[in-house]
Amino acid sequence: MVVEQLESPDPDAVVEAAKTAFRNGAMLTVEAECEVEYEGRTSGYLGPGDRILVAKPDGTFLVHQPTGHKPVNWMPGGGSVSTRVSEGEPVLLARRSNPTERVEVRIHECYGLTRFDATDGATYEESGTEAEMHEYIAENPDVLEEGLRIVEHERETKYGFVDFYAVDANGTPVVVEVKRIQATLNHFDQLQRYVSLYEDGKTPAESPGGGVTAGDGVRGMLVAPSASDRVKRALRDNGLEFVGLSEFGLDAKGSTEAKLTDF
Amino acid sequence: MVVEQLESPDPDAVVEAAKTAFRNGAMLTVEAECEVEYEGRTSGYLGPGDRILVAKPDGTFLVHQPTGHKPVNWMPGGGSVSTRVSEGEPVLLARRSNPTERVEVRIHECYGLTRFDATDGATYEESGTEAEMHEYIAENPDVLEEGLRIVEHERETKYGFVDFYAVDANGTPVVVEVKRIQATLNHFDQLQRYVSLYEDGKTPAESPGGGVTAGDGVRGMLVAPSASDRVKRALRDNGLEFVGLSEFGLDAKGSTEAKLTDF
DNA sequence: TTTTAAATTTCGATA
DNA sequence: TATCGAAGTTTAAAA
Repeated sequence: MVVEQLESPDPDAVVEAAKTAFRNGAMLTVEAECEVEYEGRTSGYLGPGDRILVAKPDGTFLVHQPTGHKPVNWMPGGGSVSTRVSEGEPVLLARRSNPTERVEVRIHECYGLTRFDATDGATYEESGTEAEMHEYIAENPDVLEEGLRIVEHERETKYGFVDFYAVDANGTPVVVEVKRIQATLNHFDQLQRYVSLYEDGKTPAESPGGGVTAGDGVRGMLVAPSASDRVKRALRDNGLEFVGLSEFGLDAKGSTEAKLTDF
Repeated sequence: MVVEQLESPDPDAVVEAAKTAFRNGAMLTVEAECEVEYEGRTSGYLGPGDRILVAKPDGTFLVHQPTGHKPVNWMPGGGSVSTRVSEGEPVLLARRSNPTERVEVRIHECYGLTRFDATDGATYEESGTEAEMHEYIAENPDVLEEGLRIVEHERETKYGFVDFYAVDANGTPVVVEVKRIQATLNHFDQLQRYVSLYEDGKTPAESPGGGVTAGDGVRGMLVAPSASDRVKRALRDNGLEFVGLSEFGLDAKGSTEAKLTDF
């Protein structure tokens, strides 16, 4: 039997079923009216209400309210979930260390419980990621600029990794930062930090602010499908460049399409 | 009846129950062997395996494998979920626009299904957030530095928001960036960006790199519980300062403790 | 609606 | 194990 369902189980039955699920490495789903407390990186409390609780064999624990993508409380995998009856009510406790934290759920009324002996060997295959954008640029540097030549991919520097270190048609070095999504101020920051490392023979300590602009012997290029005006201005003000690149690797991006029948 | 459970429902029963749940604004949970396809910001495919599916009345849709905190596929709230039988199998389709994307789940075998008429009026109360850290600093600026005076909180600048704009005992301006967690290079970037705006009478365009270091008439201070060596070096090299601050607002942080009985 | 930054971010790769 | 950066990030707040 892959699934065992209980309707309105009493506290002892809830704890018993939960223990069976944990012991057998099954997934546990509980529909219940409950109270939740979290103590760890921050602390919080959620008063009584109806939620779905999910416990996975890897220690993952989720508390889902009737709305919202994110669980209102949770515990990432790696920890452990335990259960017991306390003051006549079932309690689920999810714990982990590093960081030390805990989520405790006190169940006032359990409407339903499902134990699920799930088997899943499949892994998610994704297309259209930033890694694929990198591949596309590495193979087609001309889409950024005519005559651009990639010298190094993922070059490590003192302050972090540069996506691409390239040289333009005139032999001028170009530091390239690539983003799959609309560029943000933080992305501008990143490029600025990397560019600051490529001053001619100067260390950041010798060049207050670590700043370098076009003309100092190195160019900085932020590649993304779009950017807000503020980001574009920040780039311009600091002698950096924006290159819009929205379409890339279309073949790869569409490779997993049409595997399921369309509606 | 708050919960209705079906065990091994046939395709028509799955679709019927799902439609009832969507119509009544109930939460739907399905244990099933299924295949998943996503098309939107990227695209992806997940082969057959056992998963838990959750549909919420706000359009949220989640596909959970037996491990991991994050759903392998999902749709945030705001869209809609529909269902129908296709080629003899139940199919769940979650869609939204802006951005346009869709998750389609083809159910090969449904082990269990639960409809849950959930009512939850409670909201999560949290302590120990960065906002509270700001309050604590605003009320106790001396924990950063003796004689420091806060001039403005959340000051908007040309390139973003400065957490605190302050003045030290000597009257020198201090730009303060606050982080609740260990400081990262991106946090250093943020501070560097803000500090670059406070040069004496110079616009960033007039000061290549927008860089400013101690001595230029403005100080930059990154406040966090800790920072990696690389971050500390980046700060030092650029004339910026690190202030360790781990304990803050203990009273507030502990205010929600002990609401549930300890184990 | 767009922008901006936080998040109990999680997750994966790398040193 | 710590660090660093991506993510279909999501969420909330502000303009």
